[in-house]
Order: sequence, then C-alpha cells, then structure tokens
Amino acid sequence: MTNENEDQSNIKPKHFIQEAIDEDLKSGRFKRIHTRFPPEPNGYPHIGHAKAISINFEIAKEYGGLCNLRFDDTNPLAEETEYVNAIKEDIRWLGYDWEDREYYASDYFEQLYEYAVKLIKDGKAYVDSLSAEEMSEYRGPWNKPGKNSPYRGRSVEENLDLFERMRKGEFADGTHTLRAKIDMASPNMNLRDPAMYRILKAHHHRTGDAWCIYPTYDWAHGEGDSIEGISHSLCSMEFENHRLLYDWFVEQLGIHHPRQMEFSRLNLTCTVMSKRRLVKLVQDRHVRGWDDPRMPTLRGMRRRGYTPEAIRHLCEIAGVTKTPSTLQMSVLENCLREDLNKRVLRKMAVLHPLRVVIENYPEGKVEELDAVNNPEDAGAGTRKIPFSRVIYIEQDDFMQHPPKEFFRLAPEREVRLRYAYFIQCNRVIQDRQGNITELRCTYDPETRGGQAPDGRKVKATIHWVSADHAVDAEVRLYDNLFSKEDPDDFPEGKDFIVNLNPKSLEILKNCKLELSLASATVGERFQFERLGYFCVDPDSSAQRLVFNRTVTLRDTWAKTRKG
RNA sequence: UGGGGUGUGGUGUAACGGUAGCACGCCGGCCUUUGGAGCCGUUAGUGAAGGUUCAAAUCCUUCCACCCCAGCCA
Repeated sequence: MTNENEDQSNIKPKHFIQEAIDEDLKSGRFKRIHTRFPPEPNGYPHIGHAKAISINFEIAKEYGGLCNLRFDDTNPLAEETEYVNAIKEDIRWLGYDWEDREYYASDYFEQLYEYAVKLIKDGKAYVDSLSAEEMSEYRGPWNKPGKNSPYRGRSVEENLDLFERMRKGEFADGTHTLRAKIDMASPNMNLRDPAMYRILKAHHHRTGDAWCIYPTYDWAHGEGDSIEGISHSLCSMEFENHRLLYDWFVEQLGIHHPRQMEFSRLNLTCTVMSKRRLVKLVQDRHVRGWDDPRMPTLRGMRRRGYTPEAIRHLCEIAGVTKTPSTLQMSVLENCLREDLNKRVLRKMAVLHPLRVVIENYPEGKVEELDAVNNPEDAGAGTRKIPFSRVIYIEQDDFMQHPPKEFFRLAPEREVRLRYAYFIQCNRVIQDRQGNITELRCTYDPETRGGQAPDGRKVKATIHWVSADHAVDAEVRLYDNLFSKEDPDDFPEGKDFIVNLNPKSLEILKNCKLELSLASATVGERFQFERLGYFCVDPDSSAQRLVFNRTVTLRDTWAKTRKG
C-alpha cells in the first residue's frame, strides 16, 4: 500500500503524447487506445525503428490498448517477403507481440479503390495525364503557387471511366495518375493535388499481379489506420507536413478519424541510420552484411550481443519529444553494461597471451580453485577452475618499466592471480628482437585463494588461464563503425565513408579461454573478467569457438594511460 | 524564397508563472580478490534582445540558428 504523497519524485513525467492521450480519453474523443507499427518491408529494422516500435507497443500496453503490426506495402518495386519475415523476427526479439493482428496495407487495396471511386464521384479526385516531369513543373516551387493541370476539369464520368481502365491495365506505366483535387496554390506542397494512385505493372509480394495501380503512402496510410480503428497514429517528424492531408482524406470520406502525432526519431553518434547509407556499407563491403555486429541493425546488434532489454531501456531514457537529437553512444553502452552486469556469468579469458612459468610450482600438479560466477548475484554460485605451473596472462598486465600509476605485474613485483595465488616476477625472457616471450615467476603457497596470512597486500589482481587447460578461440573486437561522432561531417568532395573507423574490427586468433567455456553455445553471453562482455558468434564450430566483444568494461586505467 | 517544426550544461531529458532537477560523459574521492560493480562529491545550462510581472525556461514582441517539405518513395 503506497501513500500518494509518499514519493512524488519517483513518478515518471508524462511526455506530450501521453498528455494528449489523457486529454483524448477525458474528452471522449477516443474510448480506447489502439496504435500500430507500420513498417515498409523494404529493409532490415535498425535501432531507430526500435524507438518507433517501443513507443507504439508501450503506449498500447500502458493504456490497456492494442498495437497492430501493419506492413505498409504500397510500393511493389521496393518490397519483399524476406523483409516482412526479418521485421517480424526483430520485433519479437525486442519483446513485443502483436498477437493475431498482422495486417498489410495491401489487404485494403479493394476498399481503397472503392474509397477512391467515392472521391471521384464527389468531385474530389481526378485522373491526370501529365507526365511526372510535367506534374512537377505544374506543382511549382515553394514560394509560388502551382498551376492547375489541364486535365483537372475532367467530368466525373470520364474520371470514373479512365480510373477503371487504369485498373484494368489499359495504360502504360506513368501515363496517368489519380490525384486528389485540393489546392494547387497551397503553401503546403502536400496539398497541391497529391497523387493517390500510380500505374505500376509490377509484381507485388502479396497480391501478385492482381493490381497494376498502387496507392501512394498518403492515400493508403490514414485509411489503413481508419479501417483498423487506430486511435493514435504515431509517426516521425517528417510526416508532420502530411498531417493536413491525412486529415483531409479521412474527413472527405467521413470515416473513423485517428489522430496523427509526430515525434522525433532516435539518432546515435558514430553510426548512420539512413537506408541509403546502410545499403552502401553492405554493398561496398565495408561491413560483412546486414547482421555485421558493427551495424546499427537489430540483427547486427543481436549478433554483437546486445540484449533487447538494453535496447528497450535506451528507448525509454531517450524520451519522446519533437526535438531533433542525437544520443551519445555511451548512453547505449551504459544501458548494456547495466543489464549485462547483473545477469551474466564471469569467466577468465586471455586475449593477448603471455606465457608465465611458475618455477616453484610442481610440474604436473593441477589444483581446482573456486571462482565466483557472478559477484552481483549470489545465486549464480561458484565453479572450479584448473591451475597449474604454466599459465597465460594478458600482455597488458606486465610492464618491464612501469610508470608509477601502473600497478600490475612488473619485475620484482607481486600481484594476485584472481582466485589463485600471489606471484612475483623474477625474470623476463626476450627473443632476439627484444619481444617479451615469457615470464619466470614464483608463487607463494600460503596465499592460496588470494589472501596472505601475514596480511600483506598487493595492488592488483590479474586474470589468467592455465596453459594446459586452455580452450583456443578467435575473438573479434569491435569499436565504433565511424570515428567521427557525426559521420556526415566530411570534407567537400568526399562522402561519409571517409569517416569509417579503420579499427572498427580487430580479429584475434590466438586467445586462451578458461576450460568451462569449451561448451559455450551460440548466442551465450559472458563477462570476461577485466575485459568486457562477450558472446558466442554463429561462426563458431565444434572445432573453433568465435566470440564477439559486445562492449568493454569501463576502463579507468585505459583513460589515465591516455591522459 | 513559401509553409511546417525545434531551441534548457558536452549529450539526452525534466519543469506547465514561484529553489533550473535527473541520466550519460567529464573531473576528483571512498571502497574493492575485476583499475569492473557500488558509494560520495565537483564542473557545467534556459539561442539573443526587449517587454509584462513582486516573480519568466515558462506569457508577449522582434531577431537568430538548426531540421523537414518542390517522388507517380515511405
């Protein structure tokens, strides 16, 4: 039982769409809330789409309403069944469910045709026979009114006849269009007699060859919303200019009138979101494909190891506003770490192995040491890890001539091997080029488990893997795809490709993992202690494990090292 | 150039005429068998100029900046 005055600070403020919905419910404009997510099946969803998905589904949930999935498939030239499947898969992965409400704009083609006939009969639509170029000329520029098409005055009968023959396929592509008769002088370009149908003798992914005229977005979208009984049609800001037209169509038809509201899209630093740019990255092989772990596509992020929870949380904290904005990648990374830290098992893995021989440890001896699976979750328990005379540590964890802020292993210095013993470095072995190839150390048998009975402290704890028990693996390290926060900030005469981060992918082939990782399965996520979060890539086989680094741990040492 | 929209610390977001708050980042400290996590603290903001008011991020006026629109794309 909570007291209403108890803690006002925990009440989440409502965004402008929620406030509008509250009013609409209060005024009786709508009795219940029904939203929809309306993707065009012409590409793979990315994190920007995740925001639209989450807004629509979350609002429906919050108000006890429903959210439909509706494919906006009015352009057969761009759309494919492969994409509808991909979109469904990604929405489900994000954690949203449209139940049996999977609709298609193409479900409404017949109804739309009848609506169009009604508008023609009412004298509100006409068949135009201007070419695309002519139509553009007649439309005029922003600051001057357009001119009426010479065909604007056709009789209802002639329009009806022509429109029917358009449907029958009597005319070639592009020879006629059906246009709404609104106002060629409107300052809003969308109202200058917008096209409603174009002739397109193209195969549609669902209706096949049944149609050779296809409705435009403006003509189909609001009507689809209306047919489905949508209350709030939420879309991104670029459709704000279309709202007058949206309203005009449903008003003329006298059908259920949903309320369109616009919010600004989600942008992220160091990546690109536009379809055109994403296609270029894939086509020109700057990435391996749509599911490349560096891509902002949901399949890319999934492969990288992102959790749906982290993505949903990002959408939540990004907020819903009309302000154009770009979130910093660190916000996403923080959402991810927050989520992964709580639930993921810790393992030890050495990415850049440096061989260490513990000279006073008996040859052939193996001990099983206890390690904590997740310090954030006592229920995750412990595991045994093998320790022996030869181990690998991270190359970065040793410095021959350490600066004073470095407190890992160095000559004559003692550190703790996590969950094992204190070791001290006695000798550095180098090859002819001066590369450090091996360390000779001694351990203190009294420090088993990591504590010295004499109370002696060490300044660092480092991770390690027993050489004889190590699992070999490939690890792929990812960094931002673009090195510039804004990839579109490029010199004149160049394009965004110049801002690609040359170090966005680094492949390590000789990594040593703790034994228990041998049975890891594709998609499983772990924290490699002191390094970051990693997940098993589908490229893994029984012979060879492949891990992706999802995100690093926060690394304050790396920061002081640079600064 | 016409229309539509948006301006709050570096970034994102609160405030609905009454103490400019939160998150990420940054910087510093505590703690630590992960230089992780956690905890504490610092820094920094109302696009500009006028006006109304006891009081303005909020209301009014003017200006400035940025985004969207001239597809038979969505």
